[in-house]
Amino acid sequence: MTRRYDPDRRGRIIDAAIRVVGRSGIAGLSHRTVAAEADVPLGSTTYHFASLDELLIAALRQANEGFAALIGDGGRLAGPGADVATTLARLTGEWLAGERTGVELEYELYLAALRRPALRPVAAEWTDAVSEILSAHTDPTTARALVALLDGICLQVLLTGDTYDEAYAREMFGRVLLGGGSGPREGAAAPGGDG
Amino acid sequence: MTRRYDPDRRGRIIDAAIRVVGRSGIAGLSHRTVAAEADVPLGSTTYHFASLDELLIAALRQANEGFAALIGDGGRLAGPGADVATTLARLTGEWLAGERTGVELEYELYLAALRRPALRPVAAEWTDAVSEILSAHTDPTTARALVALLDGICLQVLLTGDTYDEAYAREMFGRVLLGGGSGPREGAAAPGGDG
DNA sequence: AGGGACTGTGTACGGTCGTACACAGTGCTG
DNA sequence: CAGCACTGTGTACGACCGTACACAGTCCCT
Repeated sequence: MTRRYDPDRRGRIIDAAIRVVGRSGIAGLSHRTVAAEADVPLGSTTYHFASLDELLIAALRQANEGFAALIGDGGRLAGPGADVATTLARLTGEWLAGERTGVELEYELYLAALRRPALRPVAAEWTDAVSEILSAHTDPTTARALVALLDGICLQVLLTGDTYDEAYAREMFGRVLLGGGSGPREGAAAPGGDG
Repeated sequence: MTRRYDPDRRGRIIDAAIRVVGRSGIAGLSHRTVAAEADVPLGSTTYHFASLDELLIAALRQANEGFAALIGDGGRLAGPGADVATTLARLTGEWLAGERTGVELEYELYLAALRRPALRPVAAEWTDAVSEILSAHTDPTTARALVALLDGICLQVLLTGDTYDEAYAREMFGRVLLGGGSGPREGAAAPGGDG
């Protein structure tokens, strides 16, 4: 068939994989489903990606850019004096209100990483990326806690089906931030102590 | 086969399912694997549980009792004046340090609920149960945030493989608690705002 | 321009899955 | 004690999966 020399082929397979996972979950991802979605032959997926894990890693890594781009975009969180809690709560709301598949995909990644060590670095990338952006506005430890709280809040929304409560999120982000530094510094929470 | 009248059969299948999920993940759960683990015939699992979801719900519900029992046990969190943050951080550490499979199972099923709506009520039960216990020591909204933060911290530990930092957890729990009431009351965070 | 090496494709295979269903074994009822 | 209704079991079926592999089409080198 006259389908050779398709430099975007690999990227299109990744996009298809993201759509498949977004629609059917990781459990629904197979060489066949992604091949059908991308409209490429079955052999093409196995050719470009030696294993499903490899494809999954590529797909999730690409999906990871979603929220990081959102909160990093144009420095919408910028300004040390800006109300980080308010902005973060609003951006989270936008993220949740936007393409639901993006958010679900993100946490689907978490689920998969629990069992597939190969995926953990990718999951860590997401945490690190968001933490780093937030670190511009508070100390790194507080940033990490914000990410943890953000994850927990998003999970609660996704699992209960409740609507996202922006005021609640803002309040809780604010509490975590109040205990931390208002600008980037280190060791505010004395991590590393045995407790 | 003289295997009739086995009243524990159902419970033993659930236990086997928990072991299977703990060992191989939800992806490794099938009628056959759980039947083999429980040493019962294949038909027995389909007889006691019409679908895998049903079995999964039963397993998740049973696994749910783990942490709730831990923090509710003997009122170890008791005393409104007690340092809730310290105790919660310690209990979380105990939970994470104990049977790792228990924690992994908890979040595996938790995250599985993202894709299986049938599991969501059970996941909500977990959140509600822990929230309610914590509500004895702070207002309900703060309790919910504590659960969210707890979930996020546990996920970070499980996903990064880092050791649990009890001092960090105590610090962040404390920040969330500081903004809330020291005893049970309502509306501290004004949930239900414009959201 | 022609041949060789390589990229890309279609098919076929072994294995596992969920499920359905016919059948065997037991306890209750009269 | 006999028959019946029901619980529990084993097997068989169709579908889907990952993977391997033989084959076709295209580019590069001489």
